This record gives sequence, C-alpha cells and structure tokens, in this order.
Amino acid sequence: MDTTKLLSLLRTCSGSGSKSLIRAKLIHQKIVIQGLQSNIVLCKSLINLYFSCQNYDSANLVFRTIENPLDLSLWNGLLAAYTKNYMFFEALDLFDRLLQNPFLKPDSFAYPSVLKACGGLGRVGCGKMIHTHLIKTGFGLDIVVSSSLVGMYAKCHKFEYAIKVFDEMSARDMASWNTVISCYYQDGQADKALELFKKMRDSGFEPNSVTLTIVISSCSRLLDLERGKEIHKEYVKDGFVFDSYVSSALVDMYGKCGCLEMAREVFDQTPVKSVVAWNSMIGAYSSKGDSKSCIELFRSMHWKELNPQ
DNA sequence: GTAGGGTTAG
Repeated sequence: MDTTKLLSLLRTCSGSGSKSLIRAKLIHQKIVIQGLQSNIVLCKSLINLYFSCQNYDSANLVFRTIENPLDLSLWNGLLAAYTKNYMFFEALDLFDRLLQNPFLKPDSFAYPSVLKACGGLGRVGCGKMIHTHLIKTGFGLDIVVSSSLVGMYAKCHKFEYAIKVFDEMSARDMASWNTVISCYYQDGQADKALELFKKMRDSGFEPNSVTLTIVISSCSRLLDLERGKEIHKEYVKDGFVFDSYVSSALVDMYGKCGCLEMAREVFDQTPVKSVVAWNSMIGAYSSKGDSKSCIELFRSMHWKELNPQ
C-alpha cells in the first residue's frame, strides 16, 4: 500500500467513536510496517485523526516517533490541536521543546496557539515575555498574532494592555474587532463594547455571528431592550436558521429584559437548541415566578435527550 | 488538498 492510498484512507476515516479509533490504529500499524513513520504528510493526518478520536497519547506517540521533525507545520498543527482541545499545558510544553530545537524557530503560525494557551492558563508573565519577543522579531505585525495578544491580555484580565495592543495595530480584521469588543464585555464594560461595535461598523465591517453574540449579550447586561431589538431586526434575518450562539444570546436578552413572548418566539424558532438556550429560557420563566413553565421545559429538555448541566 | 486568533447562561 502506497502513501497516496494510506492518505486517502486516513481522510475518509474522520469522526470520533470507537470504530474510527480502531481504523486509525490499523492504518497506523500499516504506516509503521511500511517504514513510513517519518512521512510528514501521513503523520499530520494521523495525528489529526487521533485527536478527533480523543486519543491524545497515540497522537503524541506519532509525533515522538518521527526521526527528524524539522517541518514547522507539523509542530504548529500539533500546537493548534492542543489549544483547540484546551490542553494548554501540553501546548506550552511543546512550545518549549520547539524553542530548544537548534534547527527550528517559531513562526507567525506558532504564536497564536501559544498565546491562547497563556491566556487559558492565565499566565500573563509568559504572555508578556512572548510579547517582548514579538516586538523584537517583527512577528507582532501579523494581524492574527497581534489579535491573539489582545485576546491573551483580556483573558488574563489585563484589559489596559489588551486595548493598548489593539490601538497600536496597523491593520484590523473582523476577528480583531470581535476580540476587542469581547474584551470590553469581559471587563464588565458592556456600554463600551457597544461603542466599539459602532466604531467597527464605521470602519466598514459588517458584524458576523460572533460579533452579534457579544453585542446582544451586552444589551442583555445593560437591560437595553430597544437596542437589542434593533440589532435583532437589522442583522438577524427573519426565518433565518439561527446560529446557536446568537439565538441563545437573544433568548437570554429578551428573558432578562422581561420580554417573555419574544424570548419564547426565538427559542421556538431555533432548530438546534443548545443547553445555554434551554437554560436561558428556563431562567426567564423562573425570573417571572412561572414555575409551571419551568418544570414543563425541564421535562421536554430531558425528552429531547439533552443533558442539563 | 498545509499550520494560526474572536462567541452565549449560571
């Protein structure tokens, strides 16, 4: 069996569950038998497959078995896989090993994952060191890297630093704006978040579902029903199949503002209801003292085989 | 056919 065949096998094998894990191990075995355990493309695909099966030890083993892992994208892919799965210690550990490798240097694709790990662990000291390094190397000019810096400082509750980095960015994209709007929201400054939302639109950006989630939540926190309604009308199209984050935020906003009818309307229109949507709707009835509806919803939540948290 | 950042409640 050649590399192309193995690669297409790996690609059809996506998904989780025990079945695909067994298949992953079989393909892994074939790769080793053919002596292809240092083939970068195959290893990257196999590592991703093991991650989708949540078998992190095997993914790690694949990486460690590669004789000369001198391909940066392999490291960056593993770093991203770790942070995507909230394995922040593992990500920082891998980054350390990358720094120790005499033949490799981290590039602009490595830093976003590492900064996310720093933020996730609240390691602001580590984040600051990386910040200094980014200024020296020039990688901080990269829009994704600098947005990650903003996010890292915000996660570490260093909001002044976060805003400073954002203000100094020479170019911004949608995600940078979302990061800074979310930063104000996290800092308890929902009014500032809405202010930045306006600035974002004035700069020529149309909000996406991430933006809408944060600004609707900001309206909720400010109990600003009128503003929330406006945003709902203007940006969330009628009969549109809602994004589950946006619809949960809307249910919460209407519920908090005491507008039960609208909360229920959005809730009923949401095809795939998240746990947050259920909790927000139940919370809305609860705040009105309507325990009958609370219990009714709680029962149908179980009926839908959704586990309450 | 390569690898990166941003989202909701309690």
